[in-house]
Amino acid sequence: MQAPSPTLEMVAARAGVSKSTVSRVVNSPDSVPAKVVAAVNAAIDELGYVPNLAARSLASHRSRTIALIIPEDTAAFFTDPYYAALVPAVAKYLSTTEYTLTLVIASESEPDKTRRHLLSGNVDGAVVLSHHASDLVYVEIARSLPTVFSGRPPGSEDPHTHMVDIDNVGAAEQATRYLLQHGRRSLATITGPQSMTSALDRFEGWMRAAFAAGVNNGLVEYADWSEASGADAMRRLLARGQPIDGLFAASAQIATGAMEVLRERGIRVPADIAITTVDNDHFARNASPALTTIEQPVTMLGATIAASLVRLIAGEAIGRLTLVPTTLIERESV
Amino acid sequence: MQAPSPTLEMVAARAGVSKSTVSRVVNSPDSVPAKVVAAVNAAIDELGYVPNLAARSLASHRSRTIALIIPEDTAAFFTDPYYAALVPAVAKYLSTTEYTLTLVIASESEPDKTRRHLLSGNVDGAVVLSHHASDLVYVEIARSLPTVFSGRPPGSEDPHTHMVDIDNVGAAEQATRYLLQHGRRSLATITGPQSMTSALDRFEGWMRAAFAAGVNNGLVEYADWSEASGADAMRRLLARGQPIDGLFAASAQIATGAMEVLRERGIRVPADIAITTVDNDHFARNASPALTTIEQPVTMLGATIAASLVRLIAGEAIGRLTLVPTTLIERESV
DNA sequence: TTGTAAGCGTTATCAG
DNA sequence: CTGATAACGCTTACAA
Repeated sequence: MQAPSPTLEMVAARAGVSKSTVSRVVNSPDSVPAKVVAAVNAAIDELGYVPNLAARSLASHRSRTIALIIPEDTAAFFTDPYYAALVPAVAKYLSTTEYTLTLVIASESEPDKTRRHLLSGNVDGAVVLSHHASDLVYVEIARSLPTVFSGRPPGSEDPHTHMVDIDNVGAAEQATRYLLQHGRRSLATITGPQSMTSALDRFEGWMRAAFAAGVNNGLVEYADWSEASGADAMRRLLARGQPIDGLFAASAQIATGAMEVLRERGIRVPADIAITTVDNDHFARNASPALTTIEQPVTMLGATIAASLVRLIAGEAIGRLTLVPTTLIERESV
Repeated sequence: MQAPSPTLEMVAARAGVSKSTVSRVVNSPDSVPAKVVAAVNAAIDELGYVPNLAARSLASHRSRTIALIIPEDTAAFFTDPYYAALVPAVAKYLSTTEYTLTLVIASESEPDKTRRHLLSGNVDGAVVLSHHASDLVYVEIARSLPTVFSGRPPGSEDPHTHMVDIDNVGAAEQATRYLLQHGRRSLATITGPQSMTSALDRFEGWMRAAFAAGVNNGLVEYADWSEASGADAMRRLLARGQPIDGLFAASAQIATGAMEVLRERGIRVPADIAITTVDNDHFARNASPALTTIEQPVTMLGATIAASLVRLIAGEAIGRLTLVPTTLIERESV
């Protein structure tokens, strides 16, 4: 069966050098004369040598492994197009590095298990993707383990907290201004849960734009990013009886839910209510009318997260907050 | 910062026993008297000892790591609700075991890199999730590494190929019979790519039911599982000019695409054409009318895949093909 | 039932 | 620039 993997020692023998030399050409070829490098590499190829990760980790105290921490409710997590795109983006970037990605499910029930696993040298770094109250655990972990958060977790003031995010305030402001520019004055917004910074920031962006235009009227409702919750929020908004001719929804899923309600009530989009939102995903594209939205460059976000973490592990100083640019995509909902 | 992780040796000292004994209580508590187990565990807790994975792997020749192999086109992969649900299901099951899950992207460009990584003792087993021609590599790898495939890869006759799947033929047959039972006689089908066994099987199920009822008329088109391709296939079907009053679409995404075309043409569902499909996902639920479909128990599939692999690694004999039951969900599309 | 001691395959230190 | 040699932290015969 399994051809017993050749060891570094066998390569050394074959190339007529010592183990140390082979190790050197594998890890820092520059510190060895080109001739030797060539000879050793030849031996490596001939034997099909692959370094044993466990031995490497044990001796070097580096696991070459990065943990991707995802919330316990995995199914819901992957169902969100944003994360469904972000995870592979991180994975893809890492596949070009020496790091391996492991999926670790943050167990709410026994958080200490996760904590220990992460802090015991089994991983070199971590990526934390979703942020709820419980994520305070991770900002604490981040003090001892190189960690990059996607978005700004609550408690992100800690100097060890490194984050990659979009400018949520600016994005929301831009989306809201777009509504204003198209003549809408009675603006409402449905944002995400108040426990999440991105939701708060998008709300703030909406407020800023509204204030600047002098049209803020307190039409705010909260949802949990989902379609269903977006629909509920829209109903509550409508129930207030105030006029609305423009809506900024904090996610395309929310917008989609809201549009269902509008359709039921015979309210036309964009004729009666114009809508802008965030996320250029399946929901934004397939809504009818298709949604004018702020696109988050998910692939770039993922790559940036991964790249930042790799640098952090390498000991480089990286900014605490890296912002990735967004772009407005104009479609038919305004 | 990082409190230096206590070692097995420190635990031994604290508990007043030898390293071997500690190792024994960690790995096979049954082989040690209860009193000793208790004492050692106390020491472990007090010290917050966590075994060093690398050392363990190196000494035991077991990595306690399972690779989840996903196709290179990661974005498309996670976008498919089926895989988006399957991955977390596998992860979740494994989180209850001693195994850790690593994501490995099958690089089409340098397949040997993946191959080597897998075959060099860095992982104890692999889960292969998608099957295209290139997956022949994996049925070969499966000969030396415990591997479980979701679905039946081409080349699955190899005795080392272990698979977990639903009964695609039976499911399609049932879905098609449902159409017949509701009085439809002019049946068409849109199935998946001919390179995938599941698509072939679903087509066969449709054929069997149609033949049994004496109504087969050759109305078959192929799609690639996506909405867009489903729409195209529907157009081709319609272009044939033959009457159609029932359609079995091999996936809810295909069905959704097909329905868009029907809507454009003013063909009513189910009045003019009744539709059944497979997958109880977002697409099936949110189509209007909602789709009557065969549900694949994705969570169970994932758990079964993971459980099978764990047993395979343990050296247990498991059936080459494990079938997981499906259920018909009746909604408004028939 | 328990302890001793020899590895596991690397990296890293330190001479040469 | 290269080669011994000692870790790295654990498992596992083998002895006691």
